[in-house]
Amino acid sequence: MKVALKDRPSVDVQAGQTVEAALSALGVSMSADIFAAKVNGQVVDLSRHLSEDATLEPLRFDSAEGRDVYRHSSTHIMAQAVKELFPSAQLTIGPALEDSFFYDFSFERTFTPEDLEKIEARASDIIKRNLTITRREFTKQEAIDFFKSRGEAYKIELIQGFPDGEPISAYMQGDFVDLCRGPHLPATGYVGVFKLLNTAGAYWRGDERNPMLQRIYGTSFPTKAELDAHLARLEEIKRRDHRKVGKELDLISIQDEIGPGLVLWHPKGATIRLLIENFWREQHIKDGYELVYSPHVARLDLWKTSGHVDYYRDNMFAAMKLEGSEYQLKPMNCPYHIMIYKSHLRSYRDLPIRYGELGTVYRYERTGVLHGLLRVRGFTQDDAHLFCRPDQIETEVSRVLDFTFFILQSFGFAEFEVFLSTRPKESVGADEHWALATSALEAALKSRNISFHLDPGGGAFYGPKIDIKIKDALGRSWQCSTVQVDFNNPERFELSYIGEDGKAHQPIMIHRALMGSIERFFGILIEHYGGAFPTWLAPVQATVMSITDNQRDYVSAVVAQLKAAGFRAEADLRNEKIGFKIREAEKAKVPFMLVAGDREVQGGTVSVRGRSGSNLGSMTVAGVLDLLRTEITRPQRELQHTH
RNA sequence: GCUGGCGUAGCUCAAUCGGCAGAGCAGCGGUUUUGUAAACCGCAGGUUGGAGGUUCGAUUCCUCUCGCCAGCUCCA
Repeated sequence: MKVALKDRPSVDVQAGQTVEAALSALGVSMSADIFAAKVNGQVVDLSRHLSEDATLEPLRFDSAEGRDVYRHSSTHIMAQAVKELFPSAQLTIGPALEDSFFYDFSFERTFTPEDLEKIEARASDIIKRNLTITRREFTKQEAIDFFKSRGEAYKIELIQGFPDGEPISAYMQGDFVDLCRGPHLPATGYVGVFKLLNTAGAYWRGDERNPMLQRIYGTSFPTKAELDAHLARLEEIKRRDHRKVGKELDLISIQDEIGPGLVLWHPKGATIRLLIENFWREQHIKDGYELVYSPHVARLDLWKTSGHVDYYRDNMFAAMKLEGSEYQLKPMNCPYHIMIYKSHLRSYRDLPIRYGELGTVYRYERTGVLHGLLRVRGFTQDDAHLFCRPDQIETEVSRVLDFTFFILQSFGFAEFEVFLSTRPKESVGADEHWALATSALEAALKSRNISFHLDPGGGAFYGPKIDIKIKDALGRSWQCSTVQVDFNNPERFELSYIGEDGKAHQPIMIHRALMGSIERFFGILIEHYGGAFPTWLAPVQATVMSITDNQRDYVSAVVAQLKAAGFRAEADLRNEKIGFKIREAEKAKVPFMLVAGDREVQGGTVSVRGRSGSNLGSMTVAGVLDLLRTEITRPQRELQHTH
């Protein structure tokens, strides 16, 4: 039997050897940092016996697959600790997550913080015991009998859902056994440091009709330093939380008296929003969009025609009755844009038509899902609807992609993940429509050399879509942008244009949002920058501060000059020490602090201090204006289409 | 909506077993005229989220309700 490492010559070993032995034979030194392997692309235990030629790849904590094995064994250790301490707890499922893991238990009472301490201590003890982890295979009936004897009802339910005739595996360490596909670490001692994070309720199999289980989250790392780095990152996420920063910087508030999920934009938040919106409008007009406005309510009939009453009612505010007819607060903008399209006869020469609107919509979201600015009940979409001929889809989508990346990059996002979602089970429309639209989306992605993931069946019920996720400064992904092809609404509203042949044809609609919702995007921006907005977005770009009352007139004059040049500047003339004024400006994340004492008045300069302490020396007001002008043009904010 | 936790001054947080609601910051008044992240003194600030109950007495215990937080489900 031949085994080999990737891209390396193969070596002969005896059939039936373990993966571990094969790796040793290949000259891999089997230290404790190697704890699993990939065999012909499949992740397996080191103790797995090889029966055919194989390409091997040792797995360590440095790969996503390796971490997955490591965390999976960690959650088994946690489950063992729970079972040892609370034998009546029932096992359910416990997967690894990206940098943590959880296990769901069914237990007669809730776990207390004291319980968690005990569980954590017991888990560390299990790690110390260094129990060998072994795999065992059962037939389906054996597995059912086995878990029945251990009283694990949820496991039996899981097994009963598995296909007949295939072996079912379980992993054991000491007295603990869990139904599990694996693979796992060779022994519990391979886990370095182990920490429980928090608990939460979770439905059995994620279905809210099922009983609520108790989920315990934890994480594990090879070393304490790595755990500490991870915990520091969690702290940083907390520090940047937009709800906290939004309050500290006096940007927004959400108040009981007004209602959950309804946002008040305070002057500083509103300043940033205005800058975002102005930029958005300017760029849309440049890129061939026409901007429109639409009302916040419409007759319910409109929403019946659009299908929202049938497909979206759960997310809509209740309709209101007025003069005998019903009106609906808008959950989306599309029907209005459609009605603008329909307001007169269209020629094929008019297409594509691009209507854009910063349209405020209201959606009923269940109380439990509301979350700061990221999930609200009233929000403004940066919406647009493109009406085009079938042969224009690809070009239009390509243009939208260019435009989207350009807008997102302008706000400082550099990394993206793109998903192409295809026809879901429940959907409307002819197959050839779906095929045409899907291939147009794919062609557009390929024409821009954009690598993407396929999300089969993830499309909207009316058409396929491209979703773009942005990565923020902390490496978290957020979905904002979406581009969706729609042939359902043109049909529902009987849209048409007159073609070259003089006959009526149906246009295709493309829905797209770039930031998604201004509220949500703003929340993400706050966290991305930790409140320290780039100069072009900062609500106050410079604070000019006096050392004593002597410089009052001078400072006021400098502020006036900055304002006249179009910058957002404020004076701090208070009777306070300069250290105090600097501290306040730092806390407010003002990009530039301009200090003027008698020396600066003499020389007609200001002493320039950058945010977070950098000393930029003395400058004339003209010098400061140059500096600010340079600052606000970064990053480059001009779009160039690549075709 | 569901499970669990939490609501005390504008903000961040105290208050032993049910026994007179308190501190720092912010605010206001004064003193200080100050050189790169917090000067000093004083004053004021509360129906303890709301309603009901138990009790001589409730921030504290109970019921209901509103909201927030961690998740689940859902999603821009």
